Amino acid sequence: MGVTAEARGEREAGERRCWLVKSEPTTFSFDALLAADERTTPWDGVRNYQARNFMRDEMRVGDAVIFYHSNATPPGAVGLAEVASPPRPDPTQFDEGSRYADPTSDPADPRWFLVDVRAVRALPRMVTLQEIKAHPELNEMLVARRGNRLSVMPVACAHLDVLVALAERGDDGRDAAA
DNA sequence: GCCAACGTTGGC
DNA sequence: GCCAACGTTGGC
Repeated sequence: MGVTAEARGEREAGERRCWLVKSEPTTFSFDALLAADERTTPWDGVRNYQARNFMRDEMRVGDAVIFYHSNATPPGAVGLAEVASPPRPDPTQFDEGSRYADPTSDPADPRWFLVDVRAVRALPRMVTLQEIKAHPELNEMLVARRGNRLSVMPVACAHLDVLVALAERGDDGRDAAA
């Protein structure tokens, strides 16, 4: 027996993992994802090693994703999505015309990776950053931490669940479905 | 528009 | 390996 999968940093079979991705709505909104072909888009252009590592090494097809609008008024979580593909090299790194081109990346050993992200459903209402910060549980979320600039980050699935439940209540605390 | 926080780059 | 300079992110 010996070392567990967890101790090796691997995932138990069936283990649920959750994530948060950020996008500026003026660049690519959740509505744009809902309108996209197959409600899916390659999450390209990520040029941060930590965020890349999450996509390349840890995300799995079917993982739940919170879609967050950054640089918005107000910023906040607006939708649910899922990881829709295994990781693959981000083609924009080799596209000279792309703002994401990276001439130092070797096609035989690509530096940047992406996964496809598919929209699942919009939240019944936005859960704002302000609300996340004010919530006794959600304020532990990385996205609420000062100075955090990761565009792809892990989220405790318990936090995702709380956030969704919050969205399903009105911002007045009432059941939005009632 | 401002500015704090942070990652990257490059000189040494 | 250190660290100052610089560019970017993102809340406000």
